[in-house]
Amino acid sequence: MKFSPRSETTRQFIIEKAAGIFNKKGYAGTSMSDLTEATRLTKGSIYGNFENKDDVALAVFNFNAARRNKLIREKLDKAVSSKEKLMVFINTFSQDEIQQFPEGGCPLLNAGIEADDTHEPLRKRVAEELVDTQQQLAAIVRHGMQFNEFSNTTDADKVAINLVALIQGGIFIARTTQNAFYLDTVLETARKLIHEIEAKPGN
Amino acid sequence: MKFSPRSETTRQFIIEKAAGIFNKKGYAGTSMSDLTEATRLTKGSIYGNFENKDDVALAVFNFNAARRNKLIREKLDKAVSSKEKLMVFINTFSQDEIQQFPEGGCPLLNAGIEADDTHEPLRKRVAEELVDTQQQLAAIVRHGMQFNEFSNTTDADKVAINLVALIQGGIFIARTTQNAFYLDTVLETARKLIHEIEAKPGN
DNA sequence: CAATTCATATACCGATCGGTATATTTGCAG
DNA sequence: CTGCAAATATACCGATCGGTATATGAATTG
Repeated sequence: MKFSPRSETTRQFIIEKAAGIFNKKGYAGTSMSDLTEATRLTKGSIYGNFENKDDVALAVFNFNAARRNKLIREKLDKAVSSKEKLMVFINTFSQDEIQQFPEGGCPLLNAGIEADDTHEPLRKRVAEELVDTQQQLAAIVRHGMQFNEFSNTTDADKVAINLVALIQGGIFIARTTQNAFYLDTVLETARKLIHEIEAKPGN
Repeated sequence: MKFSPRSETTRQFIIEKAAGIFNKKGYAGTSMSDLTEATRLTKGSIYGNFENKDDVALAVFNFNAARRNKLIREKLDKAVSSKEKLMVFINTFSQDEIQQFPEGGCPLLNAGIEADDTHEPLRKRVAEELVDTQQQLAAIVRHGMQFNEFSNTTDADKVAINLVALIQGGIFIARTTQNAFYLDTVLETARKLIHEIEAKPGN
């Protein structure tokens, strides 16, 4: 027999309270007691709305990823040109905006690193989000190539991969060293990378 | 009263057996029973050689980091020019060489991401290793600038930071997606980054 | 109001957690 | 071979783990 949550609103409430906890302490490091404390609910209530700990973890990751996607999408929608869109994407990770992420840093990075050897379903979900992000960026680059914003010799996928790697690597270093300078440096390089693929006038 | 291990060789034996386990399953995800299974020793023996779980985790990280450093240093020593040294560093993370890392991927990445919100002593140790790597690379760049291998307008620290971020980000994406192509792409970009700072002849 | 449904709280389960006091074994010195 | 020291094994601790059966309370319906 399959599981169905007693209350969708309570389920959502738990997810929101658990979002920062899982992102900070990780899957193995978070206990169901952590969640009862944070929600002021009891185990009975939580297990009435989730099948098990795995179910909570997946739901929380989906919530965190959706929040990240919404944040990015809203900013992208405001930008007009392809170059602007890429710049706006990069700025999403700058000091004054990354705070809108759930506590504990980028959920893709946190969940991916923990899950890659321990939690195959979560690993696959994170991989989906990573690939999706890369493809979104590549699509923006290709769109810019069509409209002669970017050089027609640009490898859109390669640029997108480099952007994602640079930023994730920068987040990792900045968080681990607790020094934002590393992230700033990397974001600046990412911006330069965009400048370099701009179509030169007169070509 | 302070702790001292009963047998330094047994302590080392435990560290070696635990190296891959901690790197794969993380600190919170690894239990002392995992270690008794892997070593075929008992808890009594392990706790005779380590103060507590934290002590094991720190020692294991130091072991993994030392192994990584030795691997890198040996390759760097064989290279002559500064450019060669940077290329050799990058190649350390290529498909056919990264397997010499402990199972589970880069220990700096794994330990750093888990520790940044949960384990301050470990976080600090990882930060030390990250900064050290960055500074080693920056020193190589500066050395190359002195000998006119690299343009004298190069920002050595910036180049080093970008290299580390690119590579760590690439490792993250490749491992989470289980697709080595992402790492290959990023390493190629890293190589191009080195080419671009080469001193142009006739300057 | 009573009956029923739905959701949360209580109380508990066996298993495993990190850790320790002590018994046993091993290896070496005399 | 004996005696001692060093190191490992045994047996156990209280606490916490993820999880569940059931009791209690709050709405909703007739």
